[in-house]
Amino acid sequence: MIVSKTLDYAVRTLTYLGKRQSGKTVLMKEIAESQKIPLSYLAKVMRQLVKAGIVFSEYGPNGGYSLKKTPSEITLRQVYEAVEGTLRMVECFDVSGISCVFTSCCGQADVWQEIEKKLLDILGSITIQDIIARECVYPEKLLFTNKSENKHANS
Amino acid sequence: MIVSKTLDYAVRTLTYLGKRQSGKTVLMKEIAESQKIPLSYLAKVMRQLVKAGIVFSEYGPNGGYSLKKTPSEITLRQVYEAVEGTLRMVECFDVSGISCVFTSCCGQADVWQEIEKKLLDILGSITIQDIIARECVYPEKLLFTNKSENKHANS
DNA sequence: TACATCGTGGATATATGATGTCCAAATTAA
DNA sequence: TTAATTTGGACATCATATATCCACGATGTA
Repeated sequence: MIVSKTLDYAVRTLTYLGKRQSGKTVLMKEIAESQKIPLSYLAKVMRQLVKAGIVFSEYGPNGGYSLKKTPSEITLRQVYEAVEGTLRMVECFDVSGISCVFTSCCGQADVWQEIEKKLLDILGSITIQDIIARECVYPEKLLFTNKSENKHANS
Repeated sequence: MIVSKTLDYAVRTLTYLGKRQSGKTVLMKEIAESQKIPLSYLAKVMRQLVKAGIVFSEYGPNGGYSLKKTPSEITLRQVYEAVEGTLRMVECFDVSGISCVFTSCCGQADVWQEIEKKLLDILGSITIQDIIARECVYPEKLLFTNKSENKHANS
């Protein structure tokens, strides 16, 4: 039940793009360097965000990425689903349907499904704008005074 | 953000013990067979539940396990923490303290911490008794009519 | 057209943690 | 003492998250 590095990368990227909201595209390289994300891995994450319709991408010189929606229209739930797929706390709710010996008489199933629903509602109620609003005003300045490694998210 | 097999095993074991609540201990072997849990793995899970003070164990002949609390006193949060440790959605809140380049100016940290708190509250509000109450009355009968494999929880 | 720029897609490696196994030691009843 | 049972730890295995690489596709510019 933890936030993967991938999700952390996605959220930070969207936050970064959100603050740049000037219509111009941003290079993947710039995102990777500013957010300390391995470039070749970020490429994969960006593809997922593009496919999910959250960011816009453009090929060639002057290409790059920009948000396709406003920061307040992008919820954590959308971001989660873009990079991790549908949130499913237990396997017995997956597309294959009932798949457990105990499902026909399982007291856990409903309980986890309700928790899952509540969690989805929470994730759906928080937007990238909310996160931007919580960031401090002079990120660059503070960033340069902190020399520690990037160990933000869990694996 | 999924329920591990270990957690599933723990919950099902506690549910099973809860329904047997007659003061008598239950053999690990019986739990393992009835719940389709690998015996040698269950041994590990039981140790964690004992250590957490949720179940009582007794050595030797006529030994086995029984609940140390009533089913309504055991919350999912307690069970989660017994087998998975403290729930922590992002690493930057762990005992090592601030450990991320962005922490000093991170908009995500507070957000995830709030979500974590809400999730803990939800887990703390659900008890083993709630799960027992949702199980059907004749589990054995239904169990034998279902020949599929046990694929209940995620990995 | 030719070329440089930059994202796309897929194959593949690596690391980490969850899951599972095994065996000897500790404890207790009879 | 002997058998039954849990305990503890070392070890093996497997799945998945994370990361890397390279050739290809698309686009702007000359």
